[in-house]
Amino acid sequence: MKGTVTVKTLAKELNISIATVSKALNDSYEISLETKQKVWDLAKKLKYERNPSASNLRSHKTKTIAVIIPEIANNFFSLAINGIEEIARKRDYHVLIYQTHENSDTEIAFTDSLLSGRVDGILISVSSNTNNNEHFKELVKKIPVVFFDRVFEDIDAVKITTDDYESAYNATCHLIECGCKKIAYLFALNNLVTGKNRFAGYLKALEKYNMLYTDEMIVHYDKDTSKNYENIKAMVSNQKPDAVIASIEELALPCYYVARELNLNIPKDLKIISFSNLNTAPLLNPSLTTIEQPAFEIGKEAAGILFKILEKKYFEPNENHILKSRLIKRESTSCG
Amino acid sequence: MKGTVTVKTLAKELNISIATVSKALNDSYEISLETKQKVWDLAKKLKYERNPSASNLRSHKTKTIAVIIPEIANNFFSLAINGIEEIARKRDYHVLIYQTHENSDTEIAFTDSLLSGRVDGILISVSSNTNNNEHFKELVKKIPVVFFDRVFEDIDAVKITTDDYESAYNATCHLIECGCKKIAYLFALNNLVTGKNRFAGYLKALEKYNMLYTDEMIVHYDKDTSKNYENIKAMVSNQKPDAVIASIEELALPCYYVARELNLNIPKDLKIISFSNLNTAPLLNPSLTTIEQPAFEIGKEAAGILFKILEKKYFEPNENHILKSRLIKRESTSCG
DNA sequence: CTGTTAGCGCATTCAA
DNA sequence: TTGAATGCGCTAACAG
Repeated sequence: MKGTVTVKTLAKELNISIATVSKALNDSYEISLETKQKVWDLAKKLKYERNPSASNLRSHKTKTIAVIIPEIANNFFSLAINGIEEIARKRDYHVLIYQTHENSDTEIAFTDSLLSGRVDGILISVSSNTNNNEHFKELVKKIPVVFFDRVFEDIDAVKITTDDYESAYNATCHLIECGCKKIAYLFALNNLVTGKNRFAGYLKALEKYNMLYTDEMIVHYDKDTSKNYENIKAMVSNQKPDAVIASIEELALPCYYVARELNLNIPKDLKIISFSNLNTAPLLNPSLTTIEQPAFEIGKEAAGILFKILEKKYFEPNENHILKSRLIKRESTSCG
Repeated sequence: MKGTVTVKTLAKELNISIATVSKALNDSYEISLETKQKVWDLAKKLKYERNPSASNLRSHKTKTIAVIIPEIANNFFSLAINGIEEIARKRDYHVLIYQTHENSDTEIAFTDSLLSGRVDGILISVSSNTNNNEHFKELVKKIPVVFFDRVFEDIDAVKITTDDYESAYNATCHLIECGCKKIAYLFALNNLVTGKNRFAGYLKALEKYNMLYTDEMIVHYDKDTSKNYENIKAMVSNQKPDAVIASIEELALPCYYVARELNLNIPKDLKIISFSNLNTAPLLNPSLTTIEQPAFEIGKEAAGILFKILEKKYFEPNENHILKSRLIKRESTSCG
């Protein structure tokens, strides 16, 4: 690696010691401004770049965080990463990305590999197939972690989530107030707080209005996409709901197709409201009302708090930050 | 950092030398299977994780690549990252993400910072505002780089692109064969090969059919979103085209709104074809035909080639790999 | 096959 | 305010 400019190069050139150069580069109070300036100037001139590995090895600070998410090619997560990256950049931090594809073994492999000091902290949105949180309980003891969106209830770490309960409740109320008599529910993420809360909000609204409710009105998410279609079709055919709430977008789509195939007019015969995070909302079929999470803001919030923790400026380990989502009513769904 | 298990820990425990442990962990041929097994077993038992900084410092291999893209929250790029991450994972590589937000200064800052040995290689899709490629010419001399999607013509590096020329040509021919007489063009990415090729394909098709063409039928992309809307509106009002080709999706949307505002029926009065990469295609207004790039495959291809280069198994430095995109005709646009 | 030795580049004592 | 010395954890020569 000859030709590489290191602290040694700078020191030799300026006839000062390596230690002085190192301190000057780190803007230490021990060094005179004059010396610092000389070092900075030369560093710039020679395009010196601090070797991160050496620096990390010595200081145990990597200036890197990891983001573990189920999927990147998903509008919610890509927006969240956008927010995370933006905050990280401001602090000159680097961002590593890992996608689990909803596989909890992969998730465990990632977190294990991150224990070796590759990163200073981790942001995680857990895989929906992870039903064992023991692993995370160990993890949070060893390295700063902030959970976002997909979180576990009983883990001793900061969590950033959305108002799932309230938004599901509001959406359901909205439908009822529009005159809907039978509102079905497409259930997903059932082992995550998110999924549970959404369902609870839906139930609460039905309860408030004394609405009909049977288990037959619920369709549970299946990993096998074609089964979702079949299950929804069966439910809609048999139960004939006049509205549906989809707890994730992947269930809204087959529902939409089912309605088409059964010649149901949307939204006249069947209103669909879906939790969603498309940035293509304006292009969506206007009959689909969506509940949009503030993905970008969640990313920023999560990263912001992680950095506070890293800087030892955060003192409420267990706090749960809940951001508000928005009910986007598209023209032909507004019932007014 | 007491309690951290290092090669030293393992060596002491097994009463062998540090070097032997290190070699065993790296599965060196110099070490007997018996010794290796002992080391591996203990490593597993003690949950030893190699310190990446120390390893990098010594070996100059980071097992990390960087991806520099304009924007993450964009379906094309998020799909591409998906492909990249998938390939990287297979090789136990880590992936750093940087988004330039189309700012070429940011882009330069990123590439500079990556010269310090933080990564083994870089995948770049350049910012559309970068009109100076000198910087990249220097970069590719210092570190393996593969360009994808947004590339420069005259850089000595592998490039992965799509068949922009052909797909624009085909799309335009399709419109002409449908009976369109006046096809406008919404021009973007004009200082990138991608943008140039798309436009060239469009022109070629017009030429082939001896179609009308004037500069007034072209609208150029403006960073100011509201101006795009105004410009498209002016063009459509004055020129009254019966079809429009949008070279990027961000121009298809305002065009769609303009058509609406001018009470033009889509696709009867105005057909719109857009280069696009939404995974929500099925939900799109069915009047919008799209030309979809194989984003995921591009990511995989780019990463695959970068790894070949890193493994010294790639010998065609300048090669340009062109993947095929698909013209997706939605029901109400098919002119048959 | 195994061990000894010597750094990779940097940050941190401590002494001057 | 500066510098000499030490070692972070690991790998690579080289010798045994």
